[in-house]
Amino acid sequence: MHNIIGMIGEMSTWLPAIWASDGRQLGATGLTAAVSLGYTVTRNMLPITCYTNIFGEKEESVPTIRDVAERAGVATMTVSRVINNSGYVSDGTRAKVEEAIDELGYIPNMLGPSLRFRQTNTLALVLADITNPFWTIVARGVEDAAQEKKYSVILCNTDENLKKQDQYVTMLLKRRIDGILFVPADDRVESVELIQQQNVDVVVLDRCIAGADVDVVRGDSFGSAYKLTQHLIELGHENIAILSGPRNIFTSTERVTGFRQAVTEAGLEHNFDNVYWGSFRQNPGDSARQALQSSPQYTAFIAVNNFIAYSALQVFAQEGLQVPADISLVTFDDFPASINPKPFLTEAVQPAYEMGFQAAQLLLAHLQNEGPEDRQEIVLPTEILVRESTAAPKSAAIIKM
Amino acid sequence: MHNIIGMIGEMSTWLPAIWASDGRQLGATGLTAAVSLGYTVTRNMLPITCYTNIFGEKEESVPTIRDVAERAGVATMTVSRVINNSGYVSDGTRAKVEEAIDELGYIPNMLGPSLRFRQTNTLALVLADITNPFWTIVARGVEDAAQEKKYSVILCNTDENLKKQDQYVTMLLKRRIDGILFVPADDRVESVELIQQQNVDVVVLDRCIAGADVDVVRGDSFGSAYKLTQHLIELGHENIAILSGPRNIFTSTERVTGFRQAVTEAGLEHNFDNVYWGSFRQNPGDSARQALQSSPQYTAFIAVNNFIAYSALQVFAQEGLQVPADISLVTFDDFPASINPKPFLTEAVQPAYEMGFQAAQLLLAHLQNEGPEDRQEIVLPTEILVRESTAAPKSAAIIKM
DNA sequence: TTTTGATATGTTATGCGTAACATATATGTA
DNA sequence: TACATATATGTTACGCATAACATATCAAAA
Repeated sequence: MHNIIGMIGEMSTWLPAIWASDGRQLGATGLTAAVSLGYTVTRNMLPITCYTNIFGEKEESVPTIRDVAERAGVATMTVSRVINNSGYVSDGTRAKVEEAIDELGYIPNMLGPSLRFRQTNTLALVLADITNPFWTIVARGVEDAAQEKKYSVILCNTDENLKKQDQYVTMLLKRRIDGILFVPADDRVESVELIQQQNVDVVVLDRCIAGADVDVVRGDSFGSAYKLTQHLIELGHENIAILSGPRNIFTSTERVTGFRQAVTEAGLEHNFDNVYWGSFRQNPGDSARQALQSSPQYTAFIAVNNFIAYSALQVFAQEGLQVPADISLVTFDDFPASINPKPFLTEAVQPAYEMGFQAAQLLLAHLQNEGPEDRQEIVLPTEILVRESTAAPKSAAIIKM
Repeated sequence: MHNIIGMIGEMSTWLPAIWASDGRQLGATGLTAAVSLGYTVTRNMLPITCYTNIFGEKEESVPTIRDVAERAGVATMTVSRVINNSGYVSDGTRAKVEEAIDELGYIPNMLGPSLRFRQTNTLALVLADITNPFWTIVARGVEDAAQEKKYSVILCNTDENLKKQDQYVTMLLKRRIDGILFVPADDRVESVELIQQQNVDVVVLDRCIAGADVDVVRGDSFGSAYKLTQHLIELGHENIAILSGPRNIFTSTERVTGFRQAVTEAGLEHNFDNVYWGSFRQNPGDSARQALQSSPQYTAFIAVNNFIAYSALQVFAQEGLQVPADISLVTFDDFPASINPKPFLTEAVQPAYEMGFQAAQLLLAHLQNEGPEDRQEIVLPTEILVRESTAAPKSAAIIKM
């Protein structure tokens, strides 16, 4: 007995509304966000089928340890012993209890002990942009480390938005999660301190917060920017610009510092202020377009993250500029091979998986009072991969002032 | 007072171990996973700095509603009323309570009510591969819908691994999450039934499970495969193969069915069994390589997901085959513009964000007893985007048998 | 003046699993 | 035989916020 569910909507709207046969609308939302993600979707040309069945009735409640105990004819404590393999239980009793558990399909409720013993076995990973594969890989590292210790991970995506970040942190504290892996959306100490005030352990990932007394696991941003710049200088570039991210995010500023150090040491101080601040995600191509108008023209660019690099590539293509023939481009954390089978950009690679894994391990060590007593700032090594996006400048002599 | 922390390890190992000054090792794991993600990382050439500070002492416990009540000189119930804006509270009392809350930095503990009222305000999204941007976008849709209703989302990544999936589901049930958005790793009914037996609401995403009485939100896999095939046929292709995923995953089989329907309708039945089953993620290029050896040679391929398509591209490049000059290639759900600024592949786009958003909305509606009473199978429309990876076959007349 | 309803605050019981303690039997040792 | 130890099971209290109920005051209506 299938009721057909139809579809409405015009080609110009993002997604047609879907409504059930009783006329109730099931929703047609998420428009703006979806469009901003680059999708344009129109009506399907084939008939869309949506059918419905009747719900099965159900009002049974979930069995508790008391139900199991009653059925097995023992005390709840005995059931608890069977479940946790703790204390003494005779074989006969164990069998009875296990049978009762199977029959009832009993699954213990963690909330009881969580409330009682103030431990939820839950971590949170608060990060800025799950859309970026770099963070996805970090998340995988966190997840794996957590699972080893039977912790689970709540993932929170702040969109580099402070308000969203604070909302999430508060939510997490209300849930009494045991620890937070935190990629702060800016360099304020307040957010970290809020967490610490609630006696919740934090490890900051990828970024530093000046003045915060907190563990940090991050990549060597300074060093990798320094080395990337050095690579460009060695190729003969003398007019280099760095397309950076926000001014208040550590990785942005640290990479700028590495760039400046390298140009200064090489006697190319006139590059010191060739810094274009921008966003990691919103219209990251804007600064590339702006930088192209500078005179004398830059022959090489350092893009401070992958999104900025890809936007810059797009801008260069629009302007008819070839990479690396006309312009060299380097970046940080290019997309992984599964997404990007022909790696082209010369890049600095941070150990993303390891960053997540180590940070989670450090956090878990604290939670189990096993970790180092001292505050840690673990700076993970990076590697420079030279690929096809860098070459000697076309006509160094002419462009040089 | 900084203790230097050193690094060990060889160039060939993935990441050097990191150890603290007391000799304890902080971990050097995650090797295999990281390498499989395409990273190769060596030791940094610059000195790595790891420094440590002394922990601040802290053993204060987190304040409870009782502490607030005591400090404000009222009953806990009054504090509760202030927090939840429920019932009557005089302005003076409210001020006193708010002051106490601020002074203590009180954040309510959700675990109490969660236990008492059997509601955690938490959803779980169990999915197969967070590394794939398609799922990342689905997750964003889920997250946004959940946040609107003040639910949070636990993200679980099964790696298309049944054991991991079952572990996660059990963990979630122990936590008494309110509902699960479920991307099953195969087509068994058992996993879904386990959840339903525990009185937890489920919505299955992207895939169908035959025989399961459950809500489903998915894309129109049949239709999009049908249309992609039709597109290739219209271009003149007569030898087409489909590079599919696992045999026991709905999207794989459904897309094969769409392909078969289209070739049959066009009188090209000899293509009916040009189906190469494989994996969505592990060595997805293998079936492309195998398919290339077939005679007569295929002039067009349908890759059933994005990873398979990109691996196929790699194989074609290795074999010196040009796309679309020598071979046409189409896929499903190419990577979004932020990752892939020059979209090249002709593809069927599923509304990923909307899929997540709608599924979460449906689940939340159930949880609030607002949704449709009937079981829903919502099939979202897809769109075909014709781009540069498809063209007429080079020499149809010669290749044709 | 009495009654009614609105306002304001407090008390009690509840959810679930387990640590801590208590009890009881069986087994082993002095 | 007396006492110590191992084994086996049970009882109680606890954590936290809040629904449900109880109580108390005050203003307005009858």
